[in-house]
Amino acid sequence: MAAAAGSFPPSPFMRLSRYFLPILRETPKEAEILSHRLMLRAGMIRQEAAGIYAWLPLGFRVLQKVTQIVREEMDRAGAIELLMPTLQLADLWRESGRYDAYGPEMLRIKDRHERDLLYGPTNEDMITEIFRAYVRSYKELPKNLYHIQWKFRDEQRPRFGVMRGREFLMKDAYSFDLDEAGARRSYQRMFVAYLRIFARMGLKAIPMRAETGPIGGELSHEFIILAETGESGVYCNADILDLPIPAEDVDYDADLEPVIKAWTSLYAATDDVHDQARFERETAPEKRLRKRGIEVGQVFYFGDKYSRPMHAVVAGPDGVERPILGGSYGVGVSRLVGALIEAGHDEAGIIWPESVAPFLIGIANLKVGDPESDAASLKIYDALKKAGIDVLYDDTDERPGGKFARLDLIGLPYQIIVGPKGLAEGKVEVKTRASGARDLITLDDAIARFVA
RNA sequence: CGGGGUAUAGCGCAGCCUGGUAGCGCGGAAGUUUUGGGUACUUCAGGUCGCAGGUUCGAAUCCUGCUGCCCCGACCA
Repeated sequence: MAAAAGSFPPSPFMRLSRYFLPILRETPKEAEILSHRLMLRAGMIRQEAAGIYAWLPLGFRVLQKVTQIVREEMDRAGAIELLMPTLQLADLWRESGRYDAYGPEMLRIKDRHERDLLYGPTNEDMITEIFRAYVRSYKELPKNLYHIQWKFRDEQRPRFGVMRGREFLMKDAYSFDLDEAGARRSYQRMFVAYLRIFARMGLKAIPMRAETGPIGGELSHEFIILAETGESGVYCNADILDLPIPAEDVDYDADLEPVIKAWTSLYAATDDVHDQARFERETAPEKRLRKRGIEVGQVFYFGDKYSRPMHAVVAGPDGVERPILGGSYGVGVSRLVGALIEAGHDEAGIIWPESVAPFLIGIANLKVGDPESDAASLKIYDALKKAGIDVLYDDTDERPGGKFARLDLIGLPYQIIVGPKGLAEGKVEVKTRASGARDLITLDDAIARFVA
């Protein structure tokens, strides 16, 4: 083939004929919620047990893109990535007092030596253990350590596909500070990082006042995206949807208070903490939004809840040892994939934002085997690949209708449709999935549109 | 964990009431045809009917137990 002779032979696995994309034409009956149906139909996931999924290639690509955005923004905010194990020793949880407190949601396991283990539902205890082993002085603070790891919570009733699975991928970060002022700054850094994370995925995530637990205070927010199929009712001021997102070069060492203030002074709450009187007092009638939302992240300050029982202490400037003050910050990475679909779809299927799309562009060769169509498709494919763009080339010997339906279903942001009809005029069709707009343009223009 | 369903081919389903050689559509393979929004036709492959007992000459079908999965509720990222 012409392509194989070039300097940039197409990666064989990006050609649909050699890819693994098990599309379902009919909707599996077990799937109720839309994102779950679409993920199954688009061949993104396969259920292996209740609330446990295998991520098939297409789904895995999205999961990785989401993961990478989370990672980049965490790093930008000064957090440091590590990786803790999925299995934890029960003794660690006995030390923090959580082993008996956690209940049947925690999956408990015994190893061959009859030692009690558990599949971690979260990692506060372990990170505290790690931290206390090495850090003794206030000079090493503040620190923020995070990892992106699979968790397990043995939900009584898993549902909604990856939106509420038992096994799920989560980013959890943990901050360590000497005093409350520092802890607040750590909290604010994460708050800002979260604004950027969700915005980069094309989502409008609203930080909402959340239950703070036994510690109290105002340092707890859930980040909620609005979707008709959301699990909880939310109330907020419409203006919050138009607030500016901090830029990429935001200075995380500067005072972030003004940003936090802008985002938290407008009313926003989930129904479990909603105060109708206050809502009406603080929000003009035409600004009152009552919607449904999906929680995709939470930031939480918990003070010395773990450091005190686990003796995670550092010496301050005065030489006195004191428990560090901590916070934890979670993002439901696998859940986000479902949430993104809830927020972006139409009758034909998924509509991915460019930043997380499994491929940016799908090329549909409508007449595989026709020399002109093949050559034109490969020319575009090679040019885009060479520019570093993720492209899926549909080189299957299938009818055009099937190809269109499949590309619409899997939701790639752009489709380049190549066939004899257009090529007769030297043109191909570029379709934008979100708007449905189609432009008949020349090959070179099509390439130029994506290659800077 | 309470309540309700359901389990038959990869997916969606019929058959069960009234026991007697396991079917349909989609998908898959081969072919003819077709070719710009899921083309039509022909042929083929594919199931120890969730598992274990029981009743019966004979069980997908009737009975008992178990398990998986789904939905509603409570719970939750």
